[in-house]
Amino acid sequence: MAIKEIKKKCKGRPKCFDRQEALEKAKAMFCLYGYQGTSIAQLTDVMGIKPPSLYGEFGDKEKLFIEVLDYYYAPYKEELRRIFKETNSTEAAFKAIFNLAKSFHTQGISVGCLIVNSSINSYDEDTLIGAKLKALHDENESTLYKRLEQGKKDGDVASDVNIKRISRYVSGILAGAAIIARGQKSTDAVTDLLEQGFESFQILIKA
Amino acid sequence: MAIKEIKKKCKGRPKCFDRQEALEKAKAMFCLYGYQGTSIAQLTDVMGIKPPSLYGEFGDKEKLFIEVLDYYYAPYKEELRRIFKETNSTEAAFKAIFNLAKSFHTQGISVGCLIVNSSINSYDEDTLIGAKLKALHDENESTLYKRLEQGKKDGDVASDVNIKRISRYVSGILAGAAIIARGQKSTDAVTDLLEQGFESFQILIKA
DNA sequence: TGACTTTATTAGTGATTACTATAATAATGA
DNA sequence: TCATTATTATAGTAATCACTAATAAAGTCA
Repeated sequence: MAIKEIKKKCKGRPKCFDRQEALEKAKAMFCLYGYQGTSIAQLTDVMGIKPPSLYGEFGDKEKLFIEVLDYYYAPYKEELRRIFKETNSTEAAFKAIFNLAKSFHTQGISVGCLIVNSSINSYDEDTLIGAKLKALHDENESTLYKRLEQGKKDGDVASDVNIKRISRYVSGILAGAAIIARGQKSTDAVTDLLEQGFESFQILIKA
Repeated sequence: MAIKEIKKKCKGRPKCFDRQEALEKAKAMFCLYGYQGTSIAQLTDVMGIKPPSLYGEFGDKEKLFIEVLDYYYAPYKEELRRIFKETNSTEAAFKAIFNLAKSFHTQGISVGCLIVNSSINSYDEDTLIGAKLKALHDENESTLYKRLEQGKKDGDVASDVNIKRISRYVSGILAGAAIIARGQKSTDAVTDLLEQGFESFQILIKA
């Protein structure tokens, strides 16, 4: 609020669009059609702004996409934090995580996961987008790993369990769920994968 | 040979390119850059033919891609057949399948799986490509299912196991492995996922 | 009011897209 | 040799791509 009032004091013509709303629209388009598959014309149409406004605000298509990636990941990250705070066992935490991944399919039209989708096309780490995607993936896997580490301390993950391997395993299943959600329209296929995944997770952390 | 000699008897200027070699080149390009990311100009360059030859032989870009998808899937399908013939237990068969999926990463440059990659972008079943992708996915999952069905008859899969669920589970892990292979350059990440996947598979078919 | 600053709009840029009309080329068959 | 047929290469098409120069509009401040 205070920021908005400061912004109002600025000179020059005021903006006709809301930055976050614009990001939200862009996110929806990129989720549906991907980075390559979404044109600037489509974006400006949906965002309700003209190309010069888009370029003035976000730089170029690539920079906009990177902003959208962060904007997309933020709520998921927040949800992970909430899960870790509100659960009191490794099993319960990961049950919630596997459950959260069901949303890859059930959020209206099935778009899977923007980060997984994008990693198919922009897999080159040398590009800005590729580096960002790798960073987000690594952050996610690292979050899983740390929770498993905590589980070892707490004693609900067996001491001889290879938690690096388990975190990669969970990360892989979540990615698979995103793919299935996107490619196959069946809710059951995603649910089966995730529930079976959690079931084996339960076994694996006890061995 | 006989066909080639019949072809030689045809009137008109003979072709300057080999159809299968052209498909091989096209496959490599689509694997690297995807359907949208590969232009006709790139294709004709690599295939060593001019646009009119490409269109004359394959129809258009979409039809070429669908041919490439079949061409891509064929050896994998053949390999599955070989695995089923040369193994004498469900466990051994799926061990070989999980092992086969390691090739998503190790085939020189890491391209993952063309079918998985494509299902991200052409996920609409109403399109020719979307329908083909769904058909290939379904065929693959069905193949896994049938082998598990056989396992129940043979007795090395417990009778109360939900084999539909297991086939979806395996299918999802394989898709995840393809994603990780494509997105992350680490061989270990793919290996860990697949070996942990097989390990839990062993447990699941016995319960 | 009028200078200043910022954003919006109009109308484009050259490059690239998938695809093709035309015509030259190279084989066969009479 | 000459018509026929199939494939080739040349040289394009209109449409779309990401992006922008020039200008109009809308605010603040003196």
